[in-house]
Amino acid sequence: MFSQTAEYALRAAVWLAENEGHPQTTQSIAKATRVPAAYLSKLLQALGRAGLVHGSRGVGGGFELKGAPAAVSVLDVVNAVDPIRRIKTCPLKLDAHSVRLCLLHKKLDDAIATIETSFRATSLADVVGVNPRHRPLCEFIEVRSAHQ
Amino acid sequence: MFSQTAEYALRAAVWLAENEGHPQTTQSIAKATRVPAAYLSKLLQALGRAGLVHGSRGVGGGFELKGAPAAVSVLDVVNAVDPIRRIKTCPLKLDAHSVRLCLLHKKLDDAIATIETSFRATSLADVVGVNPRHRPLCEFIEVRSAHQ
DNA sequence: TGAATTGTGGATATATAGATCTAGATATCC
DNA sequence: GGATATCTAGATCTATATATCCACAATTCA
Repeated sequence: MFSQTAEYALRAAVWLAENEGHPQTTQSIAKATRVPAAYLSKLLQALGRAGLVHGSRGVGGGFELKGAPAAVSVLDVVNAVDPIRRIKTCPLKLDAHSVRLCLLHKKLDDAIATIETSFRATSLADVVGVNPRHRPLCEFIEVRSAHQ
Repeated sequence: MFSQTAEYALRAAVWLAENEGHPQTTQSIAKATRVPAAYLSKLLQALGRAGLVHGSRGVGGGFELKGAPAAVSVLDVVNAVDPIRRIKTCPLKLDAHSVRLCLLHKKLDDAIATIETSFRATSLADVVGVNPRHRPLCEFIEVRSAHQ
């Protein structure tokens, strides 16, 4: 349903939201989110080009969210790496459906629109949540806490 | 969002619904739905294994819907060729989330569930519709009518 | 029975998504 | 300035989705 790429990008974005104010290296994000590091690197670059994160080099560097977790939506993240495409024109290129989609593609597009709306309304702050038990990637948060 | 495969299978299923009672050959379906014939053949086989259509050989043969268009759902068709997979367990295999998904994956699964519900509630009869202008694949229907 | 039609199933080819590797640029620290 | 850390960008590899091809089985019709 959703691509592996979108899933990876969301995990990374959520991790950055959970660690707001502390730059996270590609390696550390990869470890925490269990995303292949080399691939994650590409995804972070894409998030950077989309203006969602900022990467800084050198010791102490890493990636940070550019905006507050509440200001970054799930849709922003997904669209940065694997855009949700609405059905705007007839996939069969039928002239008769050039103005208005047929019922089939209307239904399909409605479904996509629902997802789009839901993702637009959900921010990273929403999914980070308050209860540690239901926090994304929480196993790692607990491990990290134990070391502090 | 939805795979090319699912789109193709839906077009074929809708075409069969529109031509209920008259077996359609792979070639004719391919032409009407603009799906590559050889690939369509595989999809029709998959629909057959799922019990949605039945193929008969020889002159006058072809594929027919097994049930009434109102009895076949969009979900049936999609699941036959490219199943919608709900998120049931933590994609990161975190023990902490083995019982209950984190908020991120809960949100994603909710979105998938919405699609699943919508597709389950929509039958082929629903998308075939009554107004020829919004009928799927209608260009071909009109051409065919013109020849009759 | 033989020729034509049509689906079936397996092997194979191509395109795209997913993943890796390497050289280089920029930053920090000493 | 040198050593180390980190991101950047392009090339390349691999896995999966999409698409094709072919031999054969089943059916119809003459």
